[in-house]
Amino acid sequence: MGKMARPTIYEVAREAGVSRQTVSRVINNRPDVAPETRERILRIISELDYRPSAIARSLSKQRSYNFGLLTAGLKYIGPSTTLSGIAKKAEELGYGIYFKELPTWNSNNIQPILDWFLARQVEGIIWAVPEVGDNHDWLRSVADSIPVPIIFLTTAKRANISIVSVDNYAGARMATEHLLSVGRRKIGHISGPMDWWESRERRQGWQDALREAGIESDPHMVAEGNWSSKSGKRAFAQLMETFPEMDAVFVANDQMALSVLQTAFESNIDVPDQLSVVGFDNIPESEFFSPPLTTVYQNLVELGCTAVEELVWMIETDKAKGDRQSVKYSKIQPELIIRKSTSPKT
Amino acid sequence: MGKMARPTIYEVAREAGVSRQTVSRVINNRPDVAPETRERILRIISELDYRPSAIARSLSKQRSYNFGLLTAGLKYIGPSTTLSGIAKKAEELGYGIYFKELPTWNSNNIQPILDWFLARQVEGIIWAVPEVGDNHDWLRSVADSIPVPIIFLTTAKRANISIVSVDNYAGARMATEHLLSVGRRKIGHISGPMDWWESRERRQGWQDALREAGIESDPHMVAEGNWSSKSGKRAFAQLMETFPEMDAVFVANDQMALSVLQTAFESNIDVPDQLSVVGFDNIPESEFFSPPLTTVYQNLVELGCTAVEELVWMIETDKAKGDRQSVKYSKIQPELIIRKSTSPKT
DNA sequence: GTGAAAGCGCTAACAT
DNA sequence: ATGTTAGCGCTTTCAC
Repeated sequence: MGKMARPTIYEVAREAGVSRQTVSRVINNRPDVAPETRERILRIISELDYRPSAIARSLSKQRSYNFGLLTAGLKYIGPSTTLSGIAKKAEELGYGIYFKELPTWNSNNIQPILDWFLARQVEGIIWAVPEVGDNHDWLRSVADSIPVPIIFLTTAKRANISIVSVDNYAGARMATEHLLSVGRRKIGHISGPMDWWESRERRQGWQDALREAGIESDPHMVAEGNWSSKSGKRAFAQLMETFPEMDAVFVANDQMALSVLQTAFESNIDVPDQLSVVGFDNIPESEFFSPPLTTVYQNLVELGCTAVEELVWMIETDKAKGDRQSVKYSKIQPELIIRKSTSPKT
Repeated sequence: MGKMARPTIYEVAREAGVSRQTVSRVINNRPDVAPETRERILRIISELDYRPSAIARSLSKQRSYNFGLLTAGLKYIGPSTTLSGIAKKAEELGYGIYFKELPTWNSNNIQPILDWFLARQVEGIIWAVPEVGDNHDWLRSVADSIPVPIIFLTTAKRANISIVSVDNYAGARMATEHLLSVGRRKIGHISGPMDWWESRERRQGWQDALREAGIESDPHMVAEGNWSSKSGKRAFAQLMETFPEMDAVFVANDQMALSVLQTAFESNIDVPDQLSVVGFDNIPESEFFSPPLTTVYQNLVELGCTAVEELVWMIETDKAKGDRQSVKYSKIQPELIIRKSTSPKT
């Protein structure tokens, strides 16, 4: 097809023999246009294949109806599931998304990204990068110079910062309490990397659940992995050395739990009788592990949806009240899925 | 922080005692500005925390440096890995991404999405939705009325349409030929849903590889799954009924292959000796299945990168040559990863 | 109900 | 080396 310059509101007006404002009224569904005029203009619009320029409109209205989204680790299923929720809710609420991915979790070169979004006049920002190491430290110095609302996902609570996270602590407690409830007492833990906030939360949940049951946890009951199946194998081997009497283990994600099941099988350790196992995430395959894995499900689509809802709420609120910076904080509750990898102690 | 109106080029100019044009020259790094003037303006820019409006610039330059990206099925690891490649390359090439997700594979309500992107003056579109059923049929009627370059991912070849896909056919042949090369002759196939183009390509690759080895394939040697582990279990059960002499199976993805390994184990079928298994995708867990899974790796990050490269090439070419619609077609070659689930026939 | 004028923040083209 | 003018495509305000 030929690509002559796309028609503007002016072409439509000329063709219809009216002024541009009249066309503007039609495309904005304003009431004060004569029915026949509107009719005619609409016909011409479709004939000309005219599409109002969102850019010109943004400039003129000083409103972009876009927000910026920064993710990281899209190769993992968690971030992308979250993304799916974000996309869905943004669509519903009529916002567009400028999308960027951080090449590494731990990037401290934040300013260019912020500037990029802000130059494009986004009305808010979703920072969907999990807190790892000190990768959120820039917040302290920069946060309140950002002229639009910003919401962080999967981040430790901070004053005056809007955050949405899954309640990892509660999830870990549920997992551990379930193990306790089936009579297990020697409960080990394979954690994620300890520079991850989520890992620390999960370990704390495990530890507190034990303590409330009158069991003191101890470093030799924990081994650290890095989320990968490979690291899970290593961590489990270590745990069998340092904590041989273990009769259950709470593993911080399903991929590492898979290795535990695998290794247990190879070592003739019976799961769930000799060793009960709980994972975290509920990846689709976990139902087909052998045995099917008891695990903690985190609704990441909901996490994404909530993030957008709250961001949009902040945007609207700020627009309405003028100057105020509104803040939101919420947690998504996870859910325990009981399958065959846990059983009562006999 | 107070959110007074963000400064414009005009404020900077006034503050610096120059015209807006001079400021414009500075922010665009034009040479013809006196060093001290530039110096002063830069200082004021940073003092005022001034950020040029990309919207105003787009309007004025008639260039947005953005493209539209439509995905589907982000909950699966494939699409999101592709996305990661797209984000990376777009960043490199200086383009922004407007992001949308289709709620279902099979959506025929395409026009609003196209319109949405085009209204925002995107300079190109990436249609990263796999071809399922007739969900690409709209192409025939609409394609050449789209005023910007558009590239399709994972789509059957069509005249005059730009496409990037993984070579599923070649991948399936590699898998099957590997099975043949280790002496297997009774090679079954668990396919994906047959309304998926990728499924058909993979089945065809299997079939042709067999035929070239002098083996005629037959419907009772195939069972259809829907990519999920659950469906894989069902399909495998069916295959054991209809094709009991089977000594190998090529499974169209790893998740279904997991079920095959699982079921084989429960049924005391030895993998790889009695039954060799090849999957497709190389999901991270596949290395930890029992036994570790031989599979076909598709480099989806590369798929995404290539898509962006070619789109940008089309954009630049069209801009340069004026009217012409340039077209690109390419395939990403997959790679066979040999692990323990396949072995020579004894 | 419709139109004229001004302006959103920036750049291109032409002065000086 | 710097300024002036006009214009990108639309909306807002105020007339008529």
